[in-house]
Amino acid sequence: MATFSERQRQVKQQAAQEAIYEAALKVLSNASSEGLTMHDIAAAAGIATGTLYNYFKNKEDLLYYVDQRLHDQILTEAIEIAHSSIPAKQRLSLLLQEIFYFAADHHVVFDLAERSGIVERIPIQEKQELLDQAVGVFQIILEEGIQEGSFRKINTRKTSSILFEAVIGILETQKYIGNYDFTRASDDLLSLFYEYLQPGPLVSERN
Amino acid sequence: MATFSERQRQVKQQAAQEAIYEAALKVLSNASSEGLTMHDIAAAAGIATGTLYNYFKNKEDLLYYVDQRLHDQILTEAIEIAHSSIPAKQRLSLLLQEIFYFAADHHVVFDLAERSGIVERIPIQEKQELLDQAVGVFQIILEEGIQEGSFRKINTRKTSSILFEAVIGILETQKYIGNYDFTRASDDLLSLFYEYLQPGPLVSERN
Amino acid sequence: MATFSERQRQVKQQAAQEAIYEAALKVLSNASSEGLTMHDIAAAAGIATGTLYNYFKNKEDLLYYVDQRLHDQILTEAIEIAHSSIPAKQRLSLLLQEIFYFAADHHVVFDLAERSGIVERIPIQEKQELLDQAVGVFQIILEEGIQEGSFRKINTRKTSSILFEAVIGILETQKYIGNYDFTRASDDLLSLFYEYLQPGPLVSERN
Amino acid sequence: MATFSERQRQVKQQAAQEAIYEAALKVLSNASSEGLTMHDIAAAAGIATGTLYNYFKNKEDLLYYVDQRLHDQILTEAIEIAHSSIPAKQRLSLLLQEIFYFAADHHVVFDLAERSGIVERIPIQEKQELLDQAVGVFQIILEEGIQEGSFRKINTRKTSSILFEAVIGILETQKYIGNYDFTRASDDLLSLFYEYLQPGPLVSERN
DNA sequence: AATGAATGAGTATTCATTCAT
DNA sequence: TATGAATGAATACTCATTCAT
Repeated sequence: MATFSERQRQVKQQAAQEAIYEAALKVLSNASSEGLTMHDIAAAAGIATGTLYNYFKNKEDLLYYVDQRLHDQILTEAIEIAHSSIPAKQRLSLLLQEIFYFAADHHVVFDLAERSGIVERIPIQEKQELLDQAVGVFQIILEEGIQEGSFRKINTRKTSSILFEAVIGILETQKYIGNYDFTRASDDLLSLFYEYLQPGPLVSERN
Repeated sequence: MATFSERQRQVKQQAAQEAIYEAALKVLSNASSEGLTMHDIAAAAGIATGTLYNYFKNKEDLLYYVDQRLHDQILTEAIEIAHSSIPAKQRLSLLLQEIFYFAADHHVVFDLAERSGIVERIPIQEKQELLDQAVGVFQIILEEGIQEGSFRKINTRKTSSILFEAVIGILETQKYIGNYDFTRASDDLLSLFYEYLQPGPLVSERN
Repeated sequence: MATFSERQRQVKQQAAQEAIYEAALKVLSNASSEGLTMHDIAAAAGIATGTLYNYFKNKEDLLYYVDQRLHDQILTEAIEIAHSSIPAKQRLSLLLQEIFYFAADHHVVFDLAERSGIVERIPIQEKQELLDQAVGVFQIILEEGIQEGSFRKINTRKTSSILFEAVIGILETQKYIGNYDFTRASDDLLSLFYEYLQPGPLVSERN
Repeated sequence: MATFSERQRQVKQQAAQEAIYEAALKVLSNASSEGLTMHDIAAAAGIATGTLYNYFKNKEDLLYYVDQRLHDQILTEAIEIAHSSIPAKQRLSLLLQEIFYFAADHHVVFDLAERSGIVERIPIQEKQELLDQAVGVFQIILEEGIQEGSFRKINTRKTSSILFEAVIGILETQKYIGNYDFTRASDDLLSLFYEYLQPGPLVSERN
């Protein structure tokens, strides 16, 4: 008997959390580095401040949830691309595009944890796993590219790590500058790695 | 006549600023992302809160100064390495070592500006110039490596950019994890780029 | 439907502002020229400091409101007297009594703006208008007194100005002394002006 | 023996106090209602902050001194005018001119005590005496005017009080407005009192 | 469950006063 | 005596969190 209303409750709960998540993202996008107040989030979600506390124990929990959701979202999209059935080179290009688009929309995604001070509350394992998954996405593409014959046989763990870190570095530097047009950086990154990954001897290019 | 006491004053001024700088670094290292209060900085420097304001107009100015000093310090050391007369490969290795050591000591170095909210007050030109200088350090080494014959002729602008961004990405990910042992990431980065840069045809390696 | 709760809210809002207004007056009366702190006002109103900011954007706004309310209150009472249907001489006497009673209760009324430093934020027009209204109250009485035949035909603009300024001067000097018994000063003022205003030739009196 | 150096000390003391007085006036003229800091006064006097405390026990004492000096200055000038040998009407006019000029130069003169919070420390007797002296200046002129035959025989105590209070009121209202051109108010005041004081029957004038 | 007013701890900054040089 | 750096109490304002309705 209780099951039905229980489910109803859960559905409502999730709907509310979803709305709060969207609201938080909206506020995070507008606000510069300051001003992520509970009041603003509530207002953006169209609810009262106190209501937030029916869905999240405190601000930290809320931000943790937002952080998770953001990571889930980008990871899900990335994994989808990684498993799509297009040639590896194009898949790599598509993946970067996706990441950079996402970052342009949600500047905050890659440092919300740090900026909001919740980074220390997340268990290391969880953080490590997140990174592993992210690197894994690149690794899948590299491995399939090798199988396809599009890439030569390199150490995919190492290469995907560096690739991932270069992506993070690009995001950081562009964020520092305040410029979210990643075109050039993305092109540079791809061309360097295509060159590195191409089968056959390397041909020196001009500056 | 006034010159002497004037100098004395300046010396004291600089000594005090130095002490405050050190104190701010200490606090920044310990404190989680919260707690970078003027009170804490003053306490760490062993002075009263009000005294801070004899040396810095306000908190923003103080943090800006710390940010500048950090960048100056690491850049100066990097440039010195870049211009040293050792083989390019070793120079690159040394440079990474230096950067990672520095980051291990001063976790905050590459995102103080953002975390403290002063990033928007720094003129874009200044930020761009800083990045250009940082990339330039790598570029110098790459160019001299090519002249030496240690590296093949690659596009040094592009390559140094990616190298720099990978370094930033490594710093970010390790900071996220809370691990400041950069050994493995550094080795991976170097081995990939050595391979990429080595003259002659690439030889595929095993995973 | 929303109208009801909306009204309720407004009523509460006004009640709170009223309470804060009273508290501010209380503090202003007790406190020496120092100590007009938000904390004190809140304490006097029996609320927390932060609550003040639910009703007034900042200290300046609060004091501006108090200033306005005081002026409104005394002006309203003064205008009422000015329009009452008693003989002009008695009306004048009553008006002075009212003003001096009010000042005895609210020492601060005529220089809150200055003491609190908000005087510069009030537009000159507004200040000029306030003075004009105040002088106008006297002028009405003088004019009707002339029509009644109680006063001779003098320049009412000039006379009401001087009358008003003498009142202000009395308030200031008594406040300076710290004595809020205005009886004698009021009597002196009235007797001088009655003499000045009386129809027919002046008769010299003894010292 | 000690007498000489003792005198020297006193002379120096007075010179320093004089310089500080001038400096305080300078600062008070510039500064709006806020910002009368010991540091600013010291700077304006060309000495160090700490040096102020060799001449005044604390800020309150310093302001008290400034207040006294200002009153002395204007009173001295007023008394001089009161005793000058020109016709009473002209003397009265000259006195007002002097007071208003002085006020235009030193806006602060008539409310420094209140604004600075020292008003409560001044003994009532002292304050009463100051007022009596001020009123006395007017009274002298009125009495001599009567003797001269320029004024009719009015109650000089009462009349000089009201005259004085009207002057204070004019100073207050003009200060409130922020306008230090007292010409019109002064003319109005004089014409009203000349009319009041003139021997012979009053003649009604037009508005 | 939802509301939003109330709370009060926390923070940057100012400035009178002191005191070692 | 003069200096001016150091002190630290004081104060306006913010915002996460609570709780009566």
